[in-house]
Amino acid sequence: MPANELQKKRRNEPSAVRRLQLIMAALDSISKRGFSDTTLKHVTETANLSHGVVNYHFDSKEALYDATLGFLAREHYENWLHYYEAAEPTAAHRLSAIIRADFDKSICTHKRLSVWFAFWGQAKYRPNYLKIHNKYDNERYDRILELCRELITDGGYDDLEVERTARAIEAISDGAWLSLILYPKDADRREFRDVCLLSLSRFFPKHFPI
Amino acid sequence: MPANELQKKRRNEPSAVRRLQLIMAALDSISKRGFSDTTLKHVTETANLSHGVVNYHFDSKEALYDATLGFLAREHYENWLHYYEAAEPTAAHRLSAIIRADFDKSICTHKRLSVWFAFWGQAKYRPNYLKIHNKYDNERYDRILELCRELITDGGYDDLEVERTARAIEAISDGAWLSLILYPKDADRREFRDVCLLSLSRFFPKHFPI
Amino acid sequence: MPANELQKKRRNEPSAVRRLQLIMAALDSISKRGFSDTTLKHVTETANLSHGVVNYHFDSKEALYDATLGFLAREHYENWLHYYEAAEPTAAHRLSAIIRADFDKSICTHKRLSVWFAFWGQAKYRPNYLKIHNKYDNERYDRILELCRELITDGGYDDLEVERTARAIEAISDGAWLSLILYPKDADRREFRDVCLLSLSRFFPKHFPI
Amino acid sequence: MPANELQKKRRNEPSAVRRLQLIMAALDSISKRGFSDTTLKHVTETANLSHGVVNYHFDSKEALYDATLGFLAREHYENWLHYYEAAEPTAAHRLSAIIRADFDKSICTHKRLSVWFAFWGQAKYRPNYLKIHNKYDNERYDRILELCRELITDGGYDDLEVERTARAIEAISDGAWLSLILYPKDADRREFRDVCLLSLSRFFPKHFPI
DNA sequence: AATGAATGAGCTTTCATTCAT
DNA sequence: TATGAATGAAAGCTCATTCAT
Repeated sequence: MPANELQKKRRNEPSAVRRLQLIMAALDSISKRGFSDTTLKHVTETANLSHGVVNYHFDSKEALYDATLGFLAREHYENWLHYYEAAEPTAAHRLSAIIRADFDKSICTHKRLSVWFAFWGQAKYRPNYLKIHNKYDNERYDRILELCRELITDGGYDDLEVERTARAIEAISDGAWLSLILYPKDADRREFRDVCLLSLSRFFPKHFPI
Repeated sequence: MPANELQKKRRNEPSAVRRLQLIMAALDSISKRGFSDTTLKHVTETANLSHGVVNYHFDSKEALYDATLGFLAREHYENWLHYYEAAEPTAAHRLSAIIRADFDKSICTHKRLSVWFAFWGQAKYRPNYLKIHNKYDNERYDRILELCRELITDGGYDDLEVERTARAIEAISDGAWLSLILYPKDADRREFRDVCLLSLSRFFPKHFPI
Repeated sequence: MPANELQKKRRNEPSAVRRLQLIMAALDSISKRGFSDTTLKHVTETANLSHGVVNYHFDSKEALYDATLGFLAREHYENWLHYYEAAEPTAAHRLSAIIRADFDKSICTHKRLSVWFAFWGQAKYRPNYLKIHNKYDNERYDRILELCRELITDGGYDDLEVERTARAIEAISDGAWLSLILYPKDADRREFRDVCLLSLSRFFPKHFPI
Repeated sequence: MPANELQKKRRNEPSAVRRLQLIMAALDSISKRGFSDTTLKHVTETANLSHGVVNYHFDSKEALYDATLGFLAREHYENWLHYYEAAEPTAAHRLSAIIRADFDKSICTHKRLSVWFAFWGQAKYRPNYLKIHNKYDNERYDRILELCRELITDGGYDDLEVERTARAIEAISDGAWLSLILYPKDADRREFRDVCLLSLSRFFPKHFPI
C-alpha cells in the first residue's frame, strides 16, 4: 500500500482506534524514557502522528496518562480473570492461577513493569491514578481473600489470620515485580513466579505440596 | 530572631550543613509533589534559601536528587544495621530484626515511602539511582541470604531452596511497603510488619512459633 | 489592518519566511547591541513574534547565529559576483569591480559592518563561524589571486610576487572596513573605496592610471 | 618557598600588582574563550585568586575589561614608539619601523590578536572601548600621516593624496592582522609583515626599492 | 585585603496547549 | 478530523555582584 493510501486510511479511522494508538505510543515512550521525560512530541512521533493530535483526542496530557493507566489496569484485570476462569475450580488452583497470571509472558514484560512502577511512583500525588488502579485491583484482593478463607477453613490452618495471609500473598507478588525492576540482571520472570509459588506452599502446605 | 540576624546566621554556614538542608528540603518537596512536579524553586522555598544556592552547592538538579537518594539509602542502611546489631545474636532474631527495621517509626513514614517509590519509579531510566540504591541494598540481601542459609541448615527445612527463600522474604517486605503506599487508608505500619513476620513464621515454623 | 487580521496572517506562514524574518531581526539586534548583549527576547521582540518561535524554527540560539552569518556571507558573495559579472571582461575592470563591490550601498552599511566585526571578534572561538565565512570567502580570494596573476603577466610587473600582492589587496579592503567601524565619524564609504582603488593603482600603475 | 609563604606574600602585595595580575588573567581567558564566554570565575581561577577579588579591585567587570584594553593599547603604543625611536631618523625608515612594529614577536601573538578582535567586535556598542583605543591609536595615525607627507614631498609623488595614502597604509596593516586571525593556518607573522612592506614599496618606490 | 557563600535578575530552552487552515 | 506553526509560562542554570567574616 503506497504511503498516501496509508495516509488516507488513517484519516478515516474512528476515534477509538486513534485513541488506542496514542495509548500504545504513550506506553512505549513511558517505558523507554520514564514518566517525567516523556513528552507529547515523543508520543506522537512514536505513533507516527502529528503533534496536535493528542489534544484533539484527549483533554490533556493528564487525560492521556489516565487512559494509559486504565488500559494497563484493565489488561491486567482481564489477564488474571482469564487465568482464574481457566483453572480447575478448586481454591488452590484458582489462587495459584491468580499468582501465575502476573508472570504471564504478555503481562510481565519489561515495558509494562516499568510503566507500572512509573505510575506507582506517582500514585501518592495523583489521586486519579490511585483510583484507576484500585478500581480494578480491589477485586483481585477480594478474590485472594476469599480463596485464602476457603483454604484456611478447608486445611484447618488454625493459626492463620485470613486478612494477614491475603495481604502477605499480595505483597509477595507485588514485591516480586519490584525485584524484577530493581535487579533486572539476575531476575527472571519464571524464577520469581516460582518464588511466589514457593511462598504459597509455605502458607498452605497441605494444598501445595512440594 | 529578627530577619537580619537570621541573615547573618545563614551566611558562611559550612557547605555540608547547607547541602543537608537542601537534601531535607528536596525530600520534603518530592514527598509532597512527587518527582516530576518538584522544581528547584519549591526546594529553595522550602529551605528558605535563594534560588541560586542549589547550583552553588550541587552541580545540577540531578546531583541534588542523587544526594537525596543517597541520604535515604544510607539512612535505611544504618537503620537495619542498628536493629541487626542490637538483636540477640541468633539467626532468627537477626532476620526478624532486619525485617522489623523496615517498619521503624523513623523510616517507615509516609514521606519517606513516597520518596522511595518516586525513585523506584524512575530507577529504570536513571542508572545512577539504581547504582546508589544497590550500593546499600545489596548488603541487606546478602545478609538475609546468609541468615536463611543458617536457619535452613539449623532447622532441617530440606525442601527450602536458599536463594528462593531469601528472594521471597525480600519481596514480601518490599511488597508490604508498596501496599502501604497504594492503600494508605487501611494500611498500617505495624500491621504490615506483622504480615511480614507471619510470613517468616511460615517459612521457618520451628524458629518462629506462633 | 486590525490586530487579529495580522494575527491571522502570521499563522501558518511557510517556515522559510519565518526563518528569514528571524535572521533579519537577529541582524538588527546584533548590529545595535552587539553579540554578547543580544538575547532571544530582543530578537523576537524586534520580529514581533513570540518567545518560543526561535527554538521552533532553529535548534538553538547558536543555530540562529550560524544562519545569520550564513545569510550575510551569502549576500556578500552574491554582491561581488554580480559586480564581477557586470564588469567589462578585462582583469583590471574585474579586480576593480570586486573591490568596489565591498563598498556598495546595500552591503557597506553601518549595520552590516558592525555585525561582520561582531562575528570576526568571535571567529577564533567558534570554528563554525570561520567555516561558514571561509566557505564563501575563499572563492573571492582565489579570484583576486587569479586576476593579480593575469595583471602581473600582462603588465610585466616582474618585481611583484603574486600571492603577496593578492594578500595585500585583500588586506586593504578588509582594513578599510575596520577603519569604517573604528572611525565612524570621519570615515565615509566612498572615501574608503577610493583608498582601495588608489592602492590598486599603485600596484598596477599601467592598468590603473590616475 | 612553601605554599603558605607564597600565600602570605600575595596577601601583602600592593593593589597595582593585583590589578595587573587580573588584567593578565583576563587577557588569557578572553584569548582562549572569547569575550562573551569569559566569566569572572575563569579570570580569577586563571589568576589563582578568590572569586570575590575582582569586584574588590575593579568597580565592575566592565571596568576590568576597560583596563585590559587599556593595557593592550598602551603596550601597542609603547612598542611602535620604541621601534620608531630606534629607527634611523629618516621618514622612510621611520614609516617602515611603525609598520614592522606591529609584527613584533611580543605584540603579534595569537593571544593578543584574538583579544584585539574581540574588542573591535564590540567597539561599536561600547563607546568606552573606542575611546580607549583611539586615545592611543590616533597618535599613530597622525605620525603615519606626517611621514607620508614628508615622503610625498621628498619623492615628488605628485599623484598621491596624503590622507588617502596614510589611510591605505593603516588599512593594510589592520587588514593584515585580520587575515592572521581569519586564516590562522596559512598565515604567518613575518609573511604578512612583508606583505605590508611590499605595499609601502608600491606607494613610495623611490624610498623602498625592492 | 581577601575570601567564598549567598543572592537574584535574567538567560536559553522546553513543552502542553491553542488555533487557523 | 488532522495538521503543525505559534504561544507563553515556567523550568534549570549562569554569573556579576554583594557582604559577613
